[in-house]
Order: sequence, then C-alpha cells, then structure tokens
Amino acid sequence: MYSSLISIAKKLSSHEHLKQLHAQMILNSLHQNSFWVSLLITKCTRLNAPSSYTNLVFNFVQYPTVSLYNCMLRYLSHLGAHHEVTALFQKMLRAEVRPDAFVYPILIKSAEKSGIALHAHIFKLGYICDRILSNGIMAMYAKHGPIEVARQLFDEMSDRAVADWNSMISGCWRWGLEIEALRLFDVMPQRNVITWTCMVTGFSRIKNLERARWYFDVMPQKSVVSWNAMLSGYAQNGFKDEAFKLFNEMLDAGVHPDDRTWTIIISSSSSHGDASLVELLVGMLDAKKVHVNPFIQTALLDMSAKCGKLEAARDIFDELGTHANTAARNAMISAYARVGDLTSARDLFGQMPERDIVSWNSMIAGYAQNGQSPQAIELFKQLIEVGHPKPDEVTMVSALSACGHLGALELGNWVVDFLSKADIKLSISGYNSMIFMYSKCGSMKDAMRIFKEINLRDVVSYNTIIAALAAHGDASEAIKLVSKMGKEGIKPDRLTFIGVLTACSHAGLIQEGRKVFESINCPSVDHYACMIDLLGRAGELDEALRLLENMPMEPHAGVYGSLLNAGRIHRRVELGELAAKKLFELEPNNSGNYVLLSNVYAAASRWKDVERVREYMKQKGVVKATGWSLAEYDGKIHKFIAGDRSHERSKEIFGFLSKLRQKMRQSGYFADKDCVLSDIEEEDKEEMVGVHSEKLAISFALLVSKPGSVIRVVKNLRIFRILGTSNGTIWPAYDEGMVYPYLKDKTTKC
DNA sequence: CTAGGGTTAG
Repeated sequence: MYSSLISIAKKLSSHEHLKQLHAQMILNSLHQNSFWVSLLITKCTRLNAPSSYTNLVFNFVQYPTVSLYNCMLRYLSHLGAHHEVTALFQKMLRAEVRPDAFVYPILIKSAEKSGIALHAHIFKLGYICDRILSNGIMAMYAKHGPIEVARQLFDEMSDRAVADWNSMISGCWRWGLEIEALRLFDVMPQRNVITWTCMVTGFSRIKNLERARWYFDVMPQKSVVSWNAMLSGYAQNGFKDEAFKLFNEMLDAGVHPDDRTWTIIISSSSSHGDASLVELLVGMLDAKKVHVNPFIQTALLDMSAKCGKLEAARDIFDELGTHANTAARNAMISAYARVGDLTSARDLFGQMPERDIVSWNSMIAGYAQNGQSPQAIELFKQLIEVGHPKPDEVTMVSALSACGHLGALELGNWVVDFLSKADIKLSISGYNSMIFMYSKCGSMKDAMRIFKEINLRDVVSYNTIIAALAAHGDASEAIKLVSKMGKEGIKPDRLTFIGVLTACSHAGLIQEGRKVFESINCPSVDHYACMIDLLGRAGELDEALRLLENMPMEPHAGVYGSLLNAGRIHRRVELGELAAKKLFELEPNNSGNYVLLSNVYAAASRWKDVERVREYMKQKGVVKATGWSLAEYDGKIHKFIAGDRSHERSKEIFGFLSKLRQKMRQSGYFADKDCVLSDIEEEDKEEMVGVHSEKLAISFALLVSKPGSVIRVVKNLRIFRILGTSNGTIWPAYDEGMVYPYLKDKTTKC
C-alpha cells in the first residue's frame, strides 16, 4: 500500500510533488501519521516550501510526536522564522511533549542565528555537559558576543574537540581578535580542513588577501567550502579577475562547484555589467545541469538588471514567485531604482511582507540618487519612527547625501546627531558623505574638521573636499591638498584635477591652473572644459580658443559652455555666437544655452538680438526651465517655484514681498544686481514671467524668522543667513565660505 | 544533529 507513496516521496523535487504526496497521504488517511508528516516536512525544508503550506500540513496532525516537532522546528529555523521556533517550542512544552536530545541543537542553531537570548537560558540549565550542546552554546556566544563568555566556556572545557577550537577561532575572527585567532591556531593540537578554511575567511575579512591565499595554498586538503571561501574573499574585496582565475583553477583541479560557488561567481561578475558574461554563465549553468536555487536566481536577477536587462530581471523575479525572499525583492527594488522607475520600486517595497535594512537602504538610495532628496529624507524619518531595522552606515550615507543636495544643514546636523547617538560605526565612505553634506551646506569649517579628524582618507575624501574648496574659490588650499594627498600615497584621479582646475578658475589663478593642467597625464574632455573655463573667465579668450581648436578629441557641450560663458563675461559676442551655434547642435533642447546667449547680447546692449534669441527659442519650442529655490525652516524643506503660488503661506509671502519692496523704494535703497531683492526695475517684467523663486524663498525666510534665528535659503552656491527681522539684514553667507569670490561684499540692507 | 563558504543597498 505504501509503495506508491514511497515512489512519490523518492522523486520529490518540486512543490507540486509535495502536494501530490500530501493528497495521497490524505487518501490513505496518513495525514495524521507523524512519521509520514515528518517525511513531508523534511522535504518541505529542503525545497523551501512556503510556510502557509507547511503549517497546514503540520496543523493537520492532532498529536505530533517529538520527532515531528523537531522536523517542524528545523523547518522554521531553516526559514529564518526564529520567533516561531520559540513559540512552537513553548507550545510543545505546554502539550507536555518531552523534548529529546535532538531538539536542542535545532534551538541553539536558531538562537545562534537570531540571537534570541531566551534559548540560551533554557540550555544553560542542565545541558552544558553534553559536548555537542556545550559547543553550540559557546558558538552562540562566539557569534553574538560577548566573546569573553565564549572564551570562558572554552577555557572551562575539560577536553576540547577540534570543533571547539574551530568555534573559538571563528569567534576571534568575528570580533576582530586577529592575534588571538592566530595564537589559537598555532597552539591547537590538531587542525582539520575547517580550521584552515577559518583562517582563509578570517584574513579575507580583514582584506588581507595575500595571507588568506597563503593559508589556502598550504592547507593539507581543500573542500568545496575552502574554494568557496577563497573565491568569496576575492569577490567581496573587488578582485573579480582573481576570482575568475581561481574559479578556472578549481575546474581544472576537477573540483565540482556547488550552488554556493555559482552564487559567488555570478554575483562577482554582476558589477561588470557585461551582457555577454551573463550568456556565458547561463550557458555554463545549463551545460552542467546545475540546479538553480533561489540564491542563484537572485544573483542572476541582479546581474541581468546591472546589464540593463530589466525585462529579463523581472522575468526571473516572476519565476521565483513564492520563493522570492527579502533579498530577491531587494534586488528587484534596486533594479527599478537604477532605471529611475521609483513608482514600481515603491510599490514592491510597500508590498513586502518583511523589510530588512537593505530594503530600506535600496529604497532610500533610489530616491537620493534620482534627485528626489525630500522623499529620501521622508523615508529615512519613517524608518526612524518605525524603530526597526536599525539604520546602518549605508542608510546614513544616503541620508547625508540627500541633506547635502538640499543644502539642508539643520537636517544634516540632526542626521549626524542621530548617527552618533545610535552609535553607528562609520567607515571612510561614511565620513566622506559627512564631508559632502557639510561642504554642500556651506559649513566649510565642519567639513574641514571631519576631513582632518579622520585618520584614514581615500581619493574620494580628497575629491569631495577639493571640489568644495573649488566652489568656495579657495584655490590655494585645494592645491595644498593635492600635494598632501601625494605624501599620503593617494593618487589623484580625473575628478581631483577637475576640482583643482575649477578652484583655480574661480580664484582666477591662471599660472597655477596652467601648471596643474600640464601635470595631468592624459587630460580628458572635462579637463579641457575646465581649462577653457579658467582661461575664459580670466580674460585669456584667444588662448582658450586656441586650446579648443587643438584638442585631441571632439569637444563636448561643457567645453562650448565654458566658451559661451566667457564670451558673456568679457563681452566677446563673436565667441559667444560661435559657442552657442555648436551648443544648439549638441543640445537643441537645453534652454540654458539660449538664455546664456541672450545674456551675451544683453551684456553688449544688443537688445534686438536678445529679442531674436527669444523668438528663436519660441520657434524651436524650447521652454525655459523653471527656477526653484529651497528654504530650510524648522527642520523642513520648503520649495519655491518661480511665480508659483502653491505654498501654503503663499498669500502672506507675496504680501510681505510687496511691502518689502515699498520699504526699499522709500528708503531709496539700491543695491547691485546680484542681490536678489534689489532689482526693483525687474518688477514690471515679473508681471509676465512670474516672481523669481529666490525672492519668494527669501521673503518666506524673513517672514517666519525670529530675531537671532538662522534660516538658510539655498540656491546654487548662495546661502543667506537671516539675523533677525528687527533690522531685516540678510547677506550672502560668505562668512561660511559658500560663495563665489565675485559675490563678496554684496551686503544688502532692507 | 558541533566548526568553514551564498543572494540584495552606498
């Protein structure tokens, strides 16, 4: 009677088969039989059956035996449902089913993965003498800390098995006790493959690939796990070529890659973004008839997405169906975010049954990288409100970057404050994003402070601070830093030179700029654009033109843009026209170019030509991009669009603006053109085009400000600090450094 | 059913 059941059980390889078997069991009235249900649930574990189904099967049984409980606990633990493990264990105790020796290793493993302390207490009560259990408990402390407790248990052991040494060594590596791990390795009486593999992963983790490789090479035998460990070491540290080389060596050595090997290889080739590599790998998987599990599928999904094949990624995602775990969903979210489809990303994010920190980070970064900083910050605040999962460095990098793009210093300070209170450890990239935030918000002092405080800097740290100095026109400091980075053994890259050249340009340092330009090994188009900008701004327009004509590559829009701007500043209409002509070809829809050309004519008082450009724009259907400004007030960002009345206090703002103007006119006050509130003559034109966004922002700032408060209005590089309404003084915040030199000394009183 | 290796975010 059971033979047909056994034959079904043997070939179980899909969820469908599970259902078939269960149906047969019901037919044979075996769905109450602990033995058969155990068998089925063991299969469920292996095939990652959904918990809804497995729970159904389990709940059929009225009086489960100990071993059936064990199977179910193992299933839940495998699934990562550690709270359910605890619950089921308690249910088992309530049902007066006496736990046998097999249940504890399952519970310990679950406790180990989840760090649920409750379990540990249960075992400590009397199972410490069993060597497997004592190892389990020690391993738990080694993994989750405190490592000292693990050490104490280890020292108390009467006779230590290799497994105990291995757990302890692994724990030492995990908690950064490199020296102790090495010492234990040296003094232990016996070592096995696992011990050696521990050393390989240990050294990989601290990025010492050479020593990791040394242990890998000298180990007496290797298992697939050892190969995987070494491969993963290379992959995680960005040594893709070495990973591939080792993978080939592995195949040559006749070692069969397992599913984890494939996962590592696929994910490490993801960053290549090379479509042909996808085909190669998929071909290999086919040829070797590899069973593609959800891990491999997720890696494939991610790789397809990174090669720009969103459709293929979505296909894999749909194929995964119920097997799509959090990681797979996260991969899909970032795939959408990468192409800018934030709606789909957010939909998926909203539908997730469980969200881990990667889910939040993917979504927040998605917003931050697609120019939607307010949404990024909004989501970050939501995460803090929910309280879990705990934000990590990646979260903070995105949040800080969003604050930086908005110029929101108040928010930025809040994020930094949160970060230190939550005790989130930062690496170089975390500090770099802090430097970025401060410098974008105009707090050069803080940016410099962080830059000096961190003892490890990389090329990104330097590029960030140099770009900031460039924006402030502090060229001498920028040049100093380049030579400093040389002393620290950091090689300047493309972006470094762009930064220094920009700095020279803003400070008008032609000689220094020339020297820097000549020192660049193989200047790119961007470097030429910077150099032409530098020469052009400084008035050396003929030299700029010569440089342009002798470029070894085709100039891009940036190069002509620099020339056009130079033509405007120095009223060289013919150069401006030349540049504009090229720009209209290269970027026919960029309204900025048309505006710039009309400014060239305006600067030369050729009003007819100004009109002609405007006509030309209309004729071509080019719409001038709407201006916008931001004001940060009370931790919130207020956005103002030119001529727009959508702000909730719009009425008051417009009223305030007109009062302000009256006051200015009465006092006969007149300031020059760069002061936003001063260009009264433009008022009539505003009737047609709408009020400039910056005026709205500043009016708002003045309206809400209390004496002594600081309100920041940010647009491009201009930050206004409001000292109070009593005398209504505003000025560009050059005290914080964030202005071009030509804005200096432009203080307005209203 | 002790100890080593996997997917996703910057």
